[in-house]
Amino acid sequence: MPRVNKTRYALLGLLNLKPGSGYDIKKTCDKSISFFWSENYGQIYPVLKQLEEEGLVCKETEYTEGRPARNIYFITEQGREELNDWLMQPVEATPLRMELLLKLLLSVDIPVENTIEKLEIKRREENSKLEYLAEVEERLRTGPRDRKGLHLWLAAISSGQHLASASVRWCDETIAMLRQRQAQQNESE
Amino acid sequence: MPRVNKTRYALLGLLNLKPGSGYDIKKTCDKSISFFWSENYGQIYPVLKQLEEEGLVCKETEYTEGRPARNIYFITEQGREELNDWLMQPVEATPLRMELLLKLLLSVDIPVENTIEKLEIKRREENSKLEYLAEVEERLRTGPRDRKGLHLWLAAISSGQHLASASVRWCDETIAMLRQRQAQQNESE
DNA sequence: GTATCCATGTAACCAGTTACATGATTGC
DNA sequence: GCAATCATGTAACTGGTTACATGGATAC
Repeated sequence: MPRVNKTRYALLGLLNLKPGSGYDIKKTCDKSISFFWSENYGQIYPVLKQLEEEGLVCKETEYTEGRPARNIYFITEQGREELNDWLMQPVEATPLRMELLLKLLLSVDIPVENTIEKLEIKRREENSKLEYLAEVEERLRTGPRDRKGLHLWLAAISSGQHLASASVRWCDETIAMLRQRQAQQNESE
Repeated sequence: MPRVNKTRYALLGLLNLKPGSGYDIKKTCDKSISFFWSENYGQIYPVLKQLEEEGLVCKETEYTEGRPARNIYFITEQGREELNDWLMQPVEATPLRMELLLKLLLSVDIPVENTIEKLEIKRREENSKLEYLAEVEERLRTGPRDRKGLHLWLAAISSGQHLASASVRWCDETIAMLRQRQAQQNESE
């Protein structure tokens, strides 16, 4: 079975939550769901066009003076059907590729300091992610109370928090382990 | 900057740990590092060939009677240099795409049971991963004591364990949350 | 007999990334 | 003046996946 084009469904799904332009979608990806999903313009605009041709979304051009025209996309009934079909299907297994772990494992001949630095960078990144997640959570909790699907947003954020915290803990442990080995090696010299 | 071909370095790095055939590399990927890295034949054989042409690895064909011939690859000095250059470089940021979280977030019009089922599958998968990690760990700990880089293997495994445990905890919490909402909705009917 | 393991490869495809192009408006 | 934001797109590229092809050996 060929792999399905996830971008199609991501766009369809985001438009189902709220109509908007390609630019809006990109913003949502970057600002609210970047901790688990990303899209880029090179994919967004062509796919939007394709979805329109297939009748899964429709377009309305909005003109506001002193601004570039915006193409606002709305999901159609047909689009909603295809989206829900996909949503009901089991999650496809996707091959994992964690470059940090690969590098760590292969670093038998690399100075420990270099490896430790990578772990410290990772640690900082995951901490930034936690801050960012706290912001998104705050924005959601103080926003419109009755927002449909709020609990789903919070569940997704919680996943990010669990994973990022686990990463930070692992970084700490691993850095400590490497430093200890380093100290022991200096001793035995 | 164009993205670098990670497969090149993964193969180079695995051959640096131990010479072997394309088949061997695939086995190592599937049996020992599948929790954070994967490769497939469609990429392994062509890249191996390319690495050989570039002089980063060299080949020796092994004939054993009653068996297909094996092409054993060895990393060269030049290959080791290129590998270490890459290893010293910072980890490249790669865009995240977690289909489960995307589906979860977009499932505003999907029956809760369906979502819960996905979470239960995820939970089972992560538990299997934990079992698998325990096996790999056991295999390593009871293997040759002085194995170079053993601590790096254990660190990588530990990462997998931290992340998988965090996932399981999140699944439990999220399933509980969804069930509770379901109960409340039934009540108010 | 039949499934699994051993072993190597090629061809077709495409999803996703990067780089490029354009240009107005707003805030510092 | 300069950077950032708003806004839409195209072209080139390629890494990675899937499917296909082949065939002997071994274990049940």
